[in-house]
Amino acid sequence: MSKNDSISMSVIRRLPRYYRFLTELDEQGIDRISSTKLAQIMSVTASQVRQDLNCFGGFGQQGYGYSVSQLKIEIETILGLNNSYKAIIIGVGNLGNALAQHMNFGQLGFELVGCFDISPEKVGREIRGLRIRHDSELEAFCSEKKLDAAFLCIPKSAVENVIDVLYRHGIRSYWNFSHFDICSKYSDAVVENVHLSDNLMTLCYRMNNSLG
Amino acid sequence: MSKNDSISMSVIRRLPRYYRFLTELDEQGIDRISSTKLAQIMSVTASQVRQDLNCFGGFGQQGYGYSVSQLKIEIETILGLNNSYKAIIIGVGNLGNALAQHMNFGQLGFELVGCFDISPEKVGREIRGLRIRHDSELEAFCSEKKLDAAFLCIPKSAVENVIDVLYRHGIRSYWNFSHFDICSKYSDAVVENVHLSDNLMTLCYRMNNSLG
DNA sequence: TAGATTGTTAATCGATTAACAATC
DNA sequence: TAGATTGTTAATCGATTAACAATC
Repeated sequence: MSKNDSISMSVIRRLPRYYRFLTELDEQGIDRISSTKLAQIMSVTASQVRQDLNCFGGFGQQGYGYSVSQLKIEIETILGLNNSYKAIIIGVGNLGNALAQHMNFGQLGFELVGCFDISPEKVGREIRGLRIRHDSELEAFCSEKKLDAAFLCIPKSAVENVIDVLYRHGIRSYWNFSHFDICSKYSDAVVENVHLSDNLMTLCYRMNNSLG
Repeated sequence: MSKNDSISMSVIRRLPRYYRFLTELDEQGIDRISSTKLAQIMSVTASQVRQDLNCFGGFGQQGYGYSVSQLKIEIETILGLNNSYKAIIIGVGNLGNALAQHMNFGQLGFELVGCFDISPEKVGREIRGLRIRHDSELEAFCSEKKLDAAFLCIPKSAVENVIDVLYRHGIRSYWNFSHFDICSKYSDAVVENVHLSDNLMTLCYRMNNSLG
């Protein structure tokens, strides 16, 4: 039973943020940092920093603090950013295209190996050096490559048919920008939802209720 | 002291999800629903549904449940989706462009009234019926229109200068896609961060640590 | 050694769930 | 009226914070 059994999602979702701040400190040439100082920069408590890090191991040294470069690498390893999970984008409309162009998949544990769309105008065009394939090629592509994840940038109504194919080919991990509830259908799927309209509604609520 | 004083962020962030499911039920022509049934559909507990809704008022009726259409409207009002907060997009690269094309701002409490970019190729082009303006016009535009919010789709390094201008012109609400920490600089700003790379890292972590 | 700072346990706080009396 | 289901209080659970002994 290793130490990182059953880390809470609260902790997990904070890891990328630690990673970002440590990367920054590292780039600034800073060697060591205390939990107090790091907490200050990140606007959290020192207790939380120490508790969070200790879920994964004792990376610090009493009386000294943490080595920035070392801690950065530790978190990189914990997150698994050294992986190259084979991923495809389904739907290269505005959003799918933006992700393809914008994200540094290589630094985030992924490798983009395919793009799919149903629009005949898009099929055949290139994006990030990948030829856009028609959805009808999806099944064959899945059989050929051993894919790990799919990034879904299609409307909700189109998701079910697509994930049925993907799931059948063993894909269990999804980055989902639609409102289709993947987990309800496939309970063992690993799903990260990005609900942009939910975010905007939340902003709207908070604007209404912020004093001033 | 109204009932909706100091609702926790946990509750607030769940509101858009209620809204989505209620909209769906409403479109299916379903009139009434019990907390138990709604909870089932949404994969949460009935207790949570009742607790959440009761933060804002007693919308249900004992022995009957909730009126779908009425509850939907209540949440719409709570979220403030009837607003038309004037918003601008800063940066119409792939991401900013995707948001401009993709989001139904009108249904989310906002009205898109301007788009800005520094790239001379982009300036002058149209997007959603709006002429893309150069960043140098930003100051004048802010003075002229009474803006409420800004959607930041520019690199981290460009954010500080831009928000300094926006903040000076009274804009306090930001939808932030960069890693610039707005709240650290302007503590009274209302900020919704969308950190796509953080989401992907989290997915990566969960893939590493999911059994199978 | 003395000072600093961790790792870790204990205390607190907040959020979720359970239970049930009120009531439609 | 009897059955259903809410609104709400109380119990539980989990996450955050505080405290401090261990130790570099």
